[in-house]
Amino acid sequence: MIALVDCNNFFASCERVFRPNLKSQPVVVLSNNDGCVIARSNEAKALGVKMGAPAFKNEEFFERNGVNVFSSNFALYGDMSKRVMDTIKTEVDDMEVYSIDEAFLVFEGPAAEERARALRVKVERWTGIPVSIGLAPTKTLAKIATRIAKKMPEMNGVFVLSSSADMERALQRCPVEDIWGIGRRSAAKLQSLGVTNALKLAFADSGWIRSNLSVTGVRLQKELQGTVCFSVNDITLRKKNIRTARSFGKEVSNLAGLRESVGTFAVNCARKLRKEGSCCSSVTVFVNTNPFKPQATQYNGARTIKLAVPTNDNLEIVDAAIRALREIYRADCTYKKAGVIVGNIVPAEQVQLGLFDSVDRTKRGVLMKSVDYINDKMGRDKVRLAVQGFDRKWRLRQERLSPCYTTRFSEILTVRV
DNA sequence: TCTGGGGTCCTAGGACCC
DNA sequence: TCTGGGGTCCTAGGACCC
Repeated sequence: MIALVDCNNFFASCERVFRPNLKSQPVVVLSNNDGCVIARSNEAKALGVKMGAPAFKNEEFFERNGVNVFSSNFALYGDMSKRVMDTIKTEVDDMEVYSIDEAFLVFEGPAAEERARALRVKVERWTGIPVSIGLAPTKTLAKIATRIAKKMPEMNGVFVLSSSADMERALQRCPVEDIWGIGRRSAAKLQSLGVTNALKLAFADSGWIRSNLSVTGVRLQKELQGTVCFSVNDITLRKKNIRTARSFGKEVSNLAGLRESVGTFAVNCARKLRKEGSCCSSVTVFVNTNPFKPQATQYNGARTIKLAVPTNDNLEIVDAAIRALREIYRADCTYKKAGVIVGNIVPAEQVQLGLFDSVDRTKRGVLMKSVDYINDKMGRDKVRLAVQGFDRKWRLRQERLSPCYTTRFSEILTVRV
């Protein structure tokens, strides 16, 4: 059986672990810039708070209904995720960390349900995070089982999908748009054909599926029928792209401001590359104006620079990013968002050297190691390039940020007795 | 005033090779 | 009338996920 462990309302639950007084209170977590709602506790869902709801349109509603609002604190969520995954790892051999709040596991043998129930209790006791677990023969079915585990409180957070009668009932009750891998577009196509639930999709004409939803759709259909097409992959694959992008707290109109932010994003990408032991050979920069101001000039610029020798060096990646930025910058716009994407990633130990390369890569490697060492100890960007600047007018708005309880000594929890 | 960030996979079409 | 057959690689765009 394949089990899917899914943390309940993950970001909201993380905030609650260190604020037990918020248990059974409505909690929401906002995106960067305190923009829109990205996580809701059950109580907040019950109040009708929608996923993606803009915060500024709901201030009054939050106030009136006693909703506890948090800015997103990814340092906290990342660390809590690691704790949850580490706890799961103590109980299983085959495990795929699928996202920040989900993991697929392989459960062999007859006692799968008991093991899942025990695991659920252990994760909550060790980390404070409540999880739901769904078990089924394939990943796609395990996703459906997990939904049921969450929806039906009498299941106590674990649901097993194995008998064909259960399977048929579950698929029939699963609307087609809720299937893992069916998005808005495919759902509309399927509905127009009368395929409204997962059971109908499982028995739909496979020729039609192939030509309208491509092989992805065919695999999905097989998975719904119980044939494994997506196996549990316990090795973490090297990332193919790494991106750092932000909407600005305040719009930026001049090149100098954009240079600071793009420079900082590029350094961030380089740091992530080094952490993965990777190098990139392309650097893409993009800038966007504010799409919510249709009366203002709209412009989305992007440019990719190819590098002769793959690198993870701050100086080289920033240099390429700034070059790309200069090419796409338009003085007649004000910008709301910018980002850097590094691609064509290769393992650092397999870099093909260039014939005309003038960079002393050994020396630069030592320099980056020192920069990382100092910044890990003293704080992000303590040692930085001049182009990154110091005033950061473009920085995020985070007015309701919780402490980094688990990753910063100065913000560790204080308990009064 | 105010609307997130970071990924993956698939396909069609163009360009090119022998 | 009629103009081969079999490949690879790259890119942009679409769709989807959390």
